[in-house]
Amino acid sequence: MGKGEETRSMILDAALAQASEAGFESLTIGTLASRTGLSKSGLFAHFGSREDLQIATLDHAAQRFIETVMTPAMLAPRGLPRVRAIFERWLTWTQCREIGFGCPLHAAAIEFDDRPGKVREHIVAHFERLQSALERALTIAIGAGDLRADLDIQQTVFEVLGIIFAYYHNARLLQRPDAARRAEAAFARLLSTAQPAI
Amino acid sequence: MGKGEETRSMILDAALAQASEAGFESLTIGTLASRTGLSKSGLFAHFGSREDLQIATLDHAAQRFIETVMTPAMLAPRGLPRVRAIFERWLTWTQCREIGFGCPLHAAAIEFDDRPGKVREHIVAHFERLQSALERALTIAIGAGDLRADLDIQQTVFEVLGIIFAYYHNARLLQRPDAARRAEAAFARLLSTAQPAI
DNA sequence: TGACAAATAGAACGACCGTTCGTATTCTCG
DNA sequence: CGAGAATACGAACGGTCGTTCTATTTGTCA
Repeated sequence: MGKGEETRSMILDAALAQASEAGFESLTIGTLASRTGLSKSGLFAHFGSREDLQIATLDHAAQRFIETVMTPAMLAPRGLPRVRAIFERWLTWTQCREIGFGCPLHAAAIEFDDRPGKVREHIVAHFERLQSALERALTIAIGAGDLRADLDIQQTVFEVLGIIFAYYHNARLLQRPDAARRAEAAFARLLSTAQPAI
Repeated sequence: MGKGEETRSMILDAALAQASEAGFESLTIGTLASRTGLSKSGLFAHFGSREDLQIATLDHAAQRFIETVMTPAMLAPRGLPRVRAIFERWLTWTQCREIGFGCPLHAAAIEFDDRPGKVREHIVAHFERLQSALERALTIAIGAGDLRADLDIQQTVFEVLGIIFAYYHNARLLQRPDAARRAEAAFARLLSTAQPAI
């Protein structure tokens, strides 16, 4: 890896931390330059524009998500265990970095949900990829007989997302210590109506 | 109502529209001045600072929410109908303004969830007020025999919030036309496990 | 090692930011 | 109507924004 790529990677780590702390809107050239110790123009040269920096940071976050959540979850046995693994890791993946950070992808989704452009497209692509990965895991679980054959997969994905978002809301904004327990209970209830009748 | 209050109210309407469109971070003195046709300094005089403007806009949104969602829902009969009314109105309350606007309170919650300050405190206060109103409606529904006596009220509120957030995500970011139907189905499933055994 | 490319720094730009101040206009009410 | 207060304007402030140049340093490789 040449010097350039190394620096770029270091910048993206700092950018991801910044975006996780205070949102993508706070990701300015100036603050990121002082955070990395580079000059504004030196940093700028690695990206053609602020928008490209935002996109690169977004993709960096998405890749980090895949590494932290999806790839390890795929090591869990096929079927329900894998679905559970995705949920568990998804809930707590932000804690793999410093404490108190939020999910940068969730923050970006709301910041850009009505601002058309390349950034928005990358966010949409990430969530569609993510949701279809969860759909596949659910399909496998149905095939394995762990879940009801007539389960509405997309509906289940919708509800899992809701549990995750409610968890972020209660844990970060409202600082409720029982947020994780509530999320687990909601997920358990979701599975209880998704499992085959005995 | 004096001239001052009238102008201030007009400014807050425009500010709420702006915040709903592009987030509270986009709520700058300059853009709001040109949006209202006032001069920057003329607008600024109505609020002591940008932070006070943000807080006033936030409170304006919260009051609008109460008028649009909670107050009409209280006209529904006590018990399950009232709970349903809150949910239905909450889902679609943003459509009372121009099409495509998001929930400004949800956007604010994520923008400020890790930025301590007065703005954050106002957001927290709104959601706690809101969630406890939903808790009261659920308690009444239990008392009326519409819901199970041993229902975990706070858990139910947690899950309702999740459905709302998932709806916003699917409707606004992913532009899925079935978002409302998914939300209805999730709510129906929630109620089905909350109703008393026959 | 020396030449050439890659990477970084520094200064400057026009634009916009929140904010202040002095002045002019407009409303309110005796 | 006319005095005084309330309201709005215009210009300017220091600061930061993204971006563009030109140097200068640094790394790479024949």
